This record gives sequence, structure tokens and C-alpha cells, in this order.
Amino acid sequence: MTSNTKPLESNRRALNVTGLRATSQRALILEIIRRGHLDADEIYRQARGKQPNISLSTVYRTLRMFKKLGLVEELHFDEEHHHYEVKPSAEHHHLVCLGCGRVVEFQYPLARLVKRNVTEAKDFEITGSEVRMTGYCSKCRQNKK
Amino acid sequence: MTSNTKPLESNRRALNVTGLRATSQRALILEIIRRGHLDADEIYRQARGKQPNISLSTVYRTLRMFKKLGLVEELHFDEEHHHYEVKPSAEHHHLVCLGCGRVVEFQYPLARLVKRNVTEAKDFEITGSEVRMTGYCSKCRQNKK
DNA sequence: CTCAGTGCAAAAGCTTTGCATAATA
DNA sequence: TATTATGCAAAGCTTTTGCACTGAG
Repeated sequence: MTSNTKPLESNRRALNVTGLRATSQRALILEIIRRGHLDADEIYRQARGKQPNISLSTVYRTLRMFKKLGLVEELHFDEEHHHYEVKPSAEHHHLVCLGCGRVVEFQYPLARLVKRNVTEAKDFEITGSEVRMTGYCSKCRQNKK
Repeated sequence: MTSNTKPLESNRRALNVTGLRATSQRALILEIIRRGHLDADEIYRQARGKQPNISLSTVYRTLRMFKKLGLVEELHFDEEHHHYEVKPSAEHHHLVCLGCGRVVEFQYPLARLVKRNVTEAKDFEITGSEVRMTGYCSKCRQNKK
């Protein structure tokens, strides 16, 4: 492994902060997740491009680890696989196009709004929210016509 | 109170409308889903109480079928299993307590609100939404103290 | 009588785990 | 050096599928 990149270095530092050992696998996986919403297998495939020996178990173990540490978030875009993304600082949500599969993120303080306006939520401490709205983007609607 | 007039019978009729054959298994499964959010295995277990020969495959096949027909909706309360509920007429959402696992439903026109206020959603045709907010109910917060 | 639907067993995913080896602090 | 993390293979779950049989229409 000679081809080094800067982002991996900063990921290493991010890992050190957590008290975990900063292995090349973890730095690499974190780097890959930063690039988008991926499921375990896609992460594995991309990771093998840089580190051919990496194993799927490591990917899963690392993902579970990151999730527990709050470094990444697990999403449910489709019914099959979990997807992961680095945990964003601000509450944000997803629009998923059923036509092309594109995922659009948007920010909106829905949790706060729900807490304010929904009786059932008033005595509930909301710590996380996953909002996934599905439908069709303008392009796909045009194509269907 | 509730019409004890053979719910299975009315489910049969609901099935006939769809063009499917109204088997006893399908009527039973639909009846069980009406009673709450359950995953495939729980549905299977309950179904076997009434029909000991029913198979897990039938449960899965039926669930997939119902989902395709829009009779039931698939939810993702935990990371492990899919849960199902009969498709509600009004848009509604879920609060999931991470302490006791209780699921509270609430109604609020979030899709409309998002469509109105979120730029990214303006040219998006929203056909469905799954909103799942997690946290701790008042009881569990007290217990933690 | 026909063919969609079922039960059973086997297969196919996705994810986790046990254990010996390798790498980090 | 003392552990922690990894790779590999095997096991564990949930879900799907092939096939002969059953039952609804």
C-alpha cells in the first residue's frame, strides 16, 4: 500500500479521537462512506479496489462499530439492504425517486415541529429521526409521459 | 363495539375485489395484520394458532402480494425485520421508543408541509413517506433516572 | 376441470461469529 | 509486548424458490 491520500490521514485522526485503533481498513471505509450513501456490499467492493485483501466481515464489523460510536448512520432506502452515511451535524432527510433511484437530501427541523405540534410527541424525547419520502422526480415524471 | 360478524368473511370480500383467490390463509393473514404492526415471523406464529399447517413461505408470499397490491405497508421499526400494517387512508407516522419498543402513531401532514417549504421537494411528486422518529417515552425516561 | 395458491424442503441472500494470524499502541 | 483488529470459513437469520399437491372458481 504505497499510494497514500490526505483524507485517509484525517480519517485516521478522527478514529484516534474515538479511542479505537486507527487501522488502514477503518480509515478506508470511513473515506468511502463519506462519498455517498452505500450499502455494505458496495462499500466492500470499493474498498477492495484499494485494499484487495479486505474482508466483508471487516466491513460489517466496522460499520457496526461506527454506528455504535455515532460516526455513521444507518438508513433504509430500499427494502433490501441497509445504507450508511456519515452522521450529519444537522437534522436532514431524504427524498427517494422510485424512478431513477436518485436520493435528494433536504434539511428541515421536522423533529422540532413534530414535538411542538403533535400531542403524542410532547412527552417523548426525540433523539433521532429518519424521514424518507418516496415519489418521482421531475425528470422521471417527464419520461413517463 | 366492533362487528364480531366474521372479520375473516369481510377480508375474503376485500380479497375478491382485488381479483385474487380468497384463500383461508390470505384472509387469516390480513386479519392478523389488522391487529398491529408485526413482522413476518410473528404473523406466522399467530397464524399457526388458527391454522397449524400454514407455512412461513405462504406468509412471505402473501405479504409480498399484499404489499404489491397496496393492501399493506412495509415499515422499518428496527434494523432487523420488516414490519407490516394495513395501509392507512391518512398519512401517518411513528414514534418508536428505544427503551420499551413501544410504537406510537401520529398523524400530521408532513408530506404537504415538506412540499410547500422545501425547495428540493417542489418539483418532486411525493407518493409515500415513512417517518420514524426514535427516542424515549416519558416512562422510560423516568426509569432511567 | 383448471390453474392459482399452498406446503415442504432446499437454496439464496445478508450479516455475524470463532479462531488463528497480523497489526497497532 | 499486550492487546485489538483482521481474514477466512463456517454458522445464523430472514426471505425466496422449485415442485408436486390441493382447493377455489
